[in-house]
Order: sequence, then C-alpha cells, then structure tokens
Amino acid sequence: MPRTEEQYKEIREKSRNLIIQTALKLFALKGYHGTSIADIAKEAGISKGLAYNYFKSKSDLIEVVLEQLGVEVNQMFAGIESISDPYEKLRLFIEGTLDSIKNDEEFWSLYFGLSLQHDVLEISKKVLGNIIEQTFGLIETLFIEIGVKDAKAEARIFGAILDGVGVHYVYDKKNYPLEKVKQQLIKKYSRDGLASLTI
Amino acid sequence: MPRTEEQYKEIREKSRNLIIQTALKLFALKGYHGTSIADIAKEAGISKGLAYNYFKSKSDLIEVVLEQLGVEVNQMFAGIESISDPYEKLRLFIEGTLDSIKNDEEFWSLYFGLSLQHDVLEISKKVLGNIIEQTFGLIETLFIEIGVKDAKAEARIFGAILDGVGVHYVYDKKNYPLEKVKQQLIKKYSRDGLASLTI
Amino acid sequence: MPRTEEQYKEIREKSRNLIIQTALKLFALKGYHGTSIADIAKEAGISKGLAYNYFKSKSDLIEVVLEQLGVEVNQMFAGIESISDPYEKLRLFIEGTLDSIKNDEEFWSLYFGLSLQHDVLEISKKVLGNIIEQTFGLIETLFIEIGVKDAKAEARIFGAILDGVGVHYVYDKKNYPLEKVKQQLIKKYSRDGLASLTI
Amino acid sequence: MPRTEEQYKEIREKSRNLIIQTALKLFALKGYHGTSIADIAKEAGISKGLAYNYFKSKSDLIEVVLEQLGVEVNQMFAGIESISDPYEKLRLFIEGTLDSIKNDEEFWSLYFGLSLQHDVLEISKKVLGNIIEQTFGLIETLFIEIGVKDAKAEARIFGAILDGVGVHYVYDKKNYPLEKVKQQLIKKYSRDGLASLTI
DNA sequence: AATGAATGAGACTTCATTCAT
DNA sequence: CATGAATGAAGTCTCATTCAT
Repeated sequence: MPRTEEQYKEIREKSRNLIIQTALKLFALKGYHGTSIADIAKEAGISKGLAYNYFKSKSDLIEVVLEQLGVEVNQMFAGIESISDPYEKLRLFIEGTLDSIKNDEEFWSLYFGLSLQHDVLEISKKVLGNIIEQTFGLIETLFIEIGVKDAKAEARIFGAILDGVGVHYVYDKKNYPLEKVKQQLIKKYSRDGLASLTI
Repeated sequence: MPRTEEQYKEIREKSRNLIIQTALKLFALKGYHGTSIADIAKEAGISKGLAYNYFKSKSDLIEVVLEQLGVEVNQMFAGIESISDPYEKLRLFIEGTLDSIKNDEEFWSLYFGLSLQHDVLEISKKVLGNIIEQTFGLIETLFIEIGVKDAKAEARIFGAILDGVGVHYVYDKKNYPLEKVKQQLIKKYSRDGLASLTI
Repeated sequence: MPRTEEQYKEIREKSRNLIIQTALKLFALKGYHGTSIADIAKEAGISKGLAYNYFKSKSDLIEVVLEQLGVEVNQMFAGIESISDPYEKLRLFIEGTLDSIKNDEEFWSLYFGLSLQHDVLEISKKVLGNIIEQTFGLIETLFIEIGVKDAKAEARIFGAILDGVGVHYVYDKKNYPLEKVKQQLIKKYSRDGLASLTI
Repeated sequence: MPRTEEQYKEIREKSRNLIIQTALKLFALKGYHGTSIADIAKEAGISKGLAYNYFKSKSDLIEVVLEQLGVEVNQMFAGIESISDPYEKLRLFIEGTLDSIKNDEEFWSLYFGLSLQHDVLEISKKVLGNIIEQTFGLIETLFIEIGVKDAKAEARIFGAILDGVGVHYVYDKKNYPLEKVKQQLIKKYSRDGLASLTI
C-alpha cells in the first residue's frame, strides 16, 4: 500500500529535522571541518545518501543549521518584547543571555565557535545578518527610550559585551566568573547605573 | 666549502619568516582549513617540502603563527605599562585596541577569526592562554587602583567589550561605527564615567 | 530502493577479496614498500578511495593479507593431522611443504620475502606467531612420539630446515636442487634415518 | 696549508667507513626503508651531502653495506679452513655460526632481515651470491670427504638449517632454545651422527 | 524515500637527491 | 672535502559527492 502524500511529508519533515539537529550537535562538538557527512549520517542513524536527498551539499546543511540557530536566538528574546519598562527589558536581556550561555553551553559553543569559523562566516552573515541587525536595532531603541546619548554606539557596546562574554565563556568555561559578571552587568545597566549616561 | 654558521642561520631565519608571514596572511584571508600548505608554498614562492623543513606539520605552523600573534599583541600594550595614571591607561588601552583593529584589519581578522576556529581553539588556548590571562590581570589591577568594586568582574566586562567590538567589526567592517564606539567607550571609562562604580 | 542486506554483503565480499588477492600478488611481486595503494587500486581496477573503504590503512591491509597467508598455511597441513603413523606424518610434512614451495612459488615468495621485511615483521609476528608456534608444537609432539631425545630442539631443527630450504629456494629458484633435497630429507626423517637419534 | 694527498685519502677512508658502519647499524635496526639518508647522516654526525659524496645513491650504499657483510661472514669462516678433520670443521662451523648469531645479534638481524627485504634482494644476490655459493661448495666438499652420499643435497640441508635457525632466532630471540639446538646439531653432525648417511 | 558502494580530487607529509657556497 | 637549504615526485589518506538499485 503506497503511503499518502501526507505521510510522505511527515516522514520528510522528521528526517530533515533529525539531520539538522544531529548536524547542529556535531558541528558544535567538533567544528564544521571536523564533522563529516558520514559522521552526521552515522550519528543520525541514516545513510549518507539520504542526507544528500535533503541537502544539496554540506555547505547547504550548515546554512540551514545556522538559520535554525537564528530562529532559536530569536525565540529566546521574543518574550522580552512584551515588557514595557526599558530597564526591566535590559535586565531580562542580560539575564536571559547569560543564563542561556550557562545552560545551553553546547548551543552557544556552536554559535560563537561556528559562526566565526572562516568558511562559515559568509554563510553566517547571510543567514544571521538580519537577525543580528534587528537585535541591535531593538537595543538601540531601548537606549533611545531611556534617553542615553548616542544610543547607537551604546547599543553596539551592549551587544559587544554580551557577545564578548559569550566568547570568553566558551573559551574557558571552567574559570569564567559568569555569575559575578552578570550581577555587575545588571547593576551597570540599571536605572542608577545608566544615570550618568542619560541626558 | 660550506657557508658559515652565520650565513645558514640568516637563510633559515629569512625563509622561516617568509613562511610564517605568508601563512599568517593566508590563514587570515581564507581560514585555517581553507589554506593548504601548497597554497602557502606557492604564495611564498617556495616548495611544499621546504615548509616541512621548517615546520613539523601544518598544526605546528599555525601554532607558531598564533605565537607570533601573541607577541604582537603584547608589544601593542607594552607602551601602556609606563603610564602611571590608571584612567589614562584605560584610555590608551581602548584607543590602542580600537585603532589597531581599524588599521591592522588583517591581523585582527586572523586573531578573532582564527583563534576561535574549532580546531585551532586548543592550540590557541595553549599558546595565547597565558597572554590573555595576564592581560585580564593587568586590567583588574587597574580597576582595583581606581577603586572599582568587584574589579574582577569589571575587568572581564572591559575585556568582553574590546573583544566583542573586535568580533563585530571583523564581522561587518563596512557598517561598523567604530569611531563613535571608541568615543563612547573613552567617555564610559573616564574618571567621570566610572564615578558611579567607585566606592 | 536500496539493495538488500544480502546484495550489499555480496558486493562487499567480492570487492574485499579482489583487493586482498591483488595486494597479495603485488606485495609478493614487488614487496611491501615497492607496492603503493595506487598500484593495487590500478591493478584491481578500482579507485584508491575504495581500498580505504575496506581497509583502514596500508598496514591494515598487509595484516589481513598475512592472516590470509596463515589460513592457507594451516589448510595445507590440515590433512596431515589425520594420519596416525608419525613417520608418515613427517614424510607428508616434508613432501607437502617442498611440493608447495615448488608449485606455489608466488605464495612462498610472499611468505618468506614479505614476513621477514622489517616493517612487516611485527605485524607478521602478531598475525602468524600463533600458527608458527602451534606448528612447532605439533612437530615436537611427533618427535616425542617417535622417541627422539630432546624433541624440542629436534623440532626446531626440522622447522629450520623447511624454512631454510624455502628461503634458499626463493633466493635462487633456478639453480636450487629442490627434488634432491626433498629425497634426502625424506630419507633423513624416515624410520631408518632417525634410528640413531631415538632411545 | 693544503693537506697532502695522503691525508685526504685517510680522511676519505675514515668518513666512508663511518657512513658504512652507521648505515649498517641503522639498516639493521630499522630496516632499509625505515632508515633515511638523513637518519644516517645525523647518527654519523655528518651532512646529508657528504653521504652523497661517497655513495651515488641510497641503493649504492646498501650494496656496499651488504658487501661489508659478506666480508665479515667470510672472515668468520676463514679460520675453519686450516682445520684438517672434516668432522671438526663441521663442528666449528655450527658452533661458529650459532655463537655468532647469539653474540652479534645486530649483525645477523641485518643479514637475515635485510638481505631478504624485497628491494634489497636483487642487490643482495649480486653482492652475496658468490660468497654463499662458495660456502655451499665448501660444505659440499666436506661432506664428500666424509663420504656422505648425495653430498650436494646434504650441503643444502646443512646450510638450510643454519640459515633457518638464524631466521627463527631473529624472529623470536627471547624464546629460542639456541643452546639446545646447538648441542643437538653438533651431535647430529658428529662422526656418530652422520654414520648412517655415509657409505 | 533510502542505501551504501564507489569515485576522484585534493590534502598532508616524507625523503632521495641536487647544488650553491 | 663539507654543508644543509631547497626541490619535487610520490605516497598515504580523507571526504564530499554521485549513482545504481
């Protein structure tokens, strides 16, 4: 009995996701070059051929993986939008990012370790560029709302801190004083901490 | 009649440097994996074999290149040590780093793009770990001198900013408001800017 | 639709054997170092890559080839076990070995020429050591049964003769008086010939 | 002051011997392929270039090394010639060879391990063929003198034993019962032992 | 939709040999 | 006589990708 159109679609969706998730995991663990299609296929329990059934090439696969990454980053900050107090928003942003860095180590390891890999960079820009730009815009708006002078630069600095902390944490997880840094940042970006920067 | 010890040493020095410089350039341009020994040899105008006369393996070569990088980073900050005023030191640190990021794009592209590449990471830690740790210590001392509470976390944040800015700049050179960010950072880490953090 | 498990197994079996047989032939002909994987692939009419699909490395391949050799040596002597008269056994041993040396020149050329090659020696010991040890034990038992004093040493000498003859024959096939040596050995290890050694 | 012709010759002789001895040692230790000219030069404390000053190629070097080996083998048996009793000669032959195998392990390791290496085989035949042939002739004469029937075959067997024992000993030095084998052989080739073979 | 055998380009690496000094 | 920097061919091995079934 042939499968229905519906069933095929479901199977495709499932296999595709399996491949993406497996790739994400292995890329994070062993890097883009350190991971072969054979590795991914084996780990996912499928054949190499099947991977090529869903993705044109390895570079196509990483593109999709990065997209997925972007989606997840977006979701992470989705909840913050609804908060109205900008200071509270900043605090949630900091807490959200740093807690996530701590809890989803693997994910961020991928994000920082992968998206900066040279061969991945161009793809990364293409896929994540928009999301990153948007996020910077969001933060800029926040600083404008708060009344910070030169909100654009301030937003860049804010972003630099979070990414810088992420990079440093991934670089040396064991010794990084993540909690202290978090508290310090929350203080820094509280109403009092920002007072001197506002008009 | 063989060349003198001196002559041989000179030849070796020259070839070795040529290889290192060429490798540095190509690694920065095309990444570690994207650059083959053949590429380096061709660009340097030597044979593949000669590269192996000077470096045991490709990974040995990258190690030396990273070391070289560390040396240059160190030199960059060497001049700052002699300044006595800690605020001035911070300013010079910021200016030094950001100006260098702008002027030695290729160098920083390598520093950020390369040392975070997955396979290079371990080597990078081994070679640059000390220098980085030292630099963090130096900054911490600075903040202690200034009287900042929780100087350790503050030093981390400071470092995160500089590296974050570097990463962002390398990620998208054309649109990055480097000058603005520099001014804002100088203000932030001036005596007035830090007032609220000190005891 | 993929091939069945069965079909795949068959294909694999066939390719694997093709590679082993080709390797055996070329190793015997040109030595281990004198034979490249490319040579084997070309002779077998397959790609270099495929050889690595079946064997982890060249040294893995030689190991399997030597194993194969061991199996064949074993089979050669399998028939002798069933004979009950120890003198008859010795005769068959001598005849079997020397006839085989004459008829399967290529095989023995490999056995003597290959297993003594320096780099192959360790692998050879690992793979063939047991079989050789067993065979010596078997011969020793034979001499004990016959009543030879110091059967251990006698077994060693017997083995040395056969291997020595093999080495010499391979060394200079054209001039070696194999038939004469065979007759002389049969006489030497007949009941009469051994009389002076028995108690 | 330029050196005299005499001095030059002396230097040449010394360097040449140094290279040969070093090559002999390393070839024995690591095999022909496992030893590079660079290895030899380093071990001998000379430059690669110098090695090529004395030997046209690596294969030329091995040829000379094998020749040297032949000379030493010849010397080993030189003393035996003067003995008049053929039985005594045989005994000295056996003792001489087996003691030497034990004492000059390295040398025989080279002799058996090297001269049978595939690439070396042809050279070995060319260089050692004569000596080996001569030695077989000598032994044959001995057996004729003693009155052994089919002395040619018997000589071959005698040679096979000594070489076979050598090969086996080199193959597994630790466990080989060399002393026992020696005693057994001496007995075997004594007047009594050979009685049954003589007319 | 799924398989895995097969390919082939290209990477790293070694090393005998040459040659300018 | 002596040096060692330099070459280049050749070898081992990996892996993205294809394709017959």
